[in-house]
Amino acid sequence: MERVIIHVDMDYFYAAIEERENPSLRGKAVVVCMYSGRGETSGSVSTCNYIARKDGIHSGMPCSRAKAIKPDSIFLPVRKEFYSSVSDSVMEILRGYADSSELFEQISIDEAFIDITRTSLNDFEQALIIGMQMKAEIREQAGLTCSVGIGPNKLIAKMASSVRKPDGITVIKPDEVGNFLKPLKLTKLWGIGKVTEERLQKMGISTIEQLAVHDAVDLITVFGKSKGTWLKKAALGIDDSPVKERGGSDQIGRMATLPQNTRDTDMIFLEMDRLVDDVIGKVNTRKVSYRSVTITFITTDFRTHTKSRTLNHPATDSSVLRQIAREMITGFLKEDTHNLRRIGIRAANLQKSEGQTSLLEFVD
DNA sequence: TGCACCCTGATGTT
DNA sequence: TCATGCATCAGGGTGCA
Repeated sequence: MERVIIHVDMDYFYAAIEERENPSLRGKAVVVCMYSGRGETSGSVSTCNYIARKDGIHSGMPCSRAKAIKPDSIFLPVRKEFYSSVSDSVMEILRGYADSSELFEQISIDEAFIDITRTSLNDFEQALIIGMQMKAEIREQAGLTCSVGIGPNKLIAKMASSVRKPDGITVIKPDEVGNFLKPLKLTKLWGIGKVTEERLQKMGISTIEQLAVHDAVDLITVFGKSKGTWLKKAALGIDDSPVKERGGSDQIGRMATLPQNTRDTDMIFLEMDRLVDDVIGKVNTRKVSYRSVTITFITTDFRTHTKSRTLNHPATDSSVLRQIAREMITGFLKEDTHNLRRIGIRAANLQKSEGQTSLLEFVD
């Protein structure tokens, strides 16, 4: 049976929350920044409202550049925890529309898929009405707007929600999928970024339409079986992946920019200890244990290096994480002569923890 | 030889 | 010119039955 999937994307989420909290910001360019702590403007734009976007400011852009483009913008630091709490209440509203609790999938702080095949009676006109109800409820309860896409699968629903932004709604019925995809640029296909686009262009493919008719074997030869197959199917609008509740990610990580480029272990350890505490906080909140640890190093030449280690047994405490992190930092500094710019730590292979485990059990 | 697991860098997105 | 923070994936390596 054909499915009916809704994708909801909150409009310029962080900046919209700031506007909601402080209505005097309305009508002004609002830019929410992740500051690195180096100097006043070092950092990148997390998100910004549409007034700022009109002038070319976008997420990922250096804050200093955003400031140069539009100096009278309101620059605010991210308040991630607060936005998360707002996200929880919005997701609760959306979850209520799913056919069942398993048919709801939150994919990020401000996006979710909802399978409404049954509630909509498999009818896209009915789905449109449900989508409008969702938007109205979010506006009333949370004071925020969102953009909605409706399609026969997650891929199409996700892409449909980008058609009319902000505060829009777009329905792509199964028989409209081909015409919907045809004129779009490759990077509009969810999952294709700059790198994949360039590789496809080298093969003479520059539109989704060309990708859809390209020989699948050729794509597999270049991209490998998994990605090659995916590219072909995605270009045809085919996506069988189910909407399903995510049991939390399989890893918990934190990264930070060091106050200055350095090889000084005292400074690096100090920053790493903060990251370790953050990660362990999340590990404990989720009541999970970790079995592998990865440390990320970004050197001054902007290259990324990782070192990882898998434990014999799952762990839950910070001392294990801290000790491993220090060992790996020391090891990396012996291998690489560059200064470090940023560091990160990630606990992975998460599993439901069964009580605390002491450090002694991990001494190999 | 086949499989499972591990390590690492690439990728996408924000 | 300046360049955050995060999760996920795939390829290659390694050890074992």
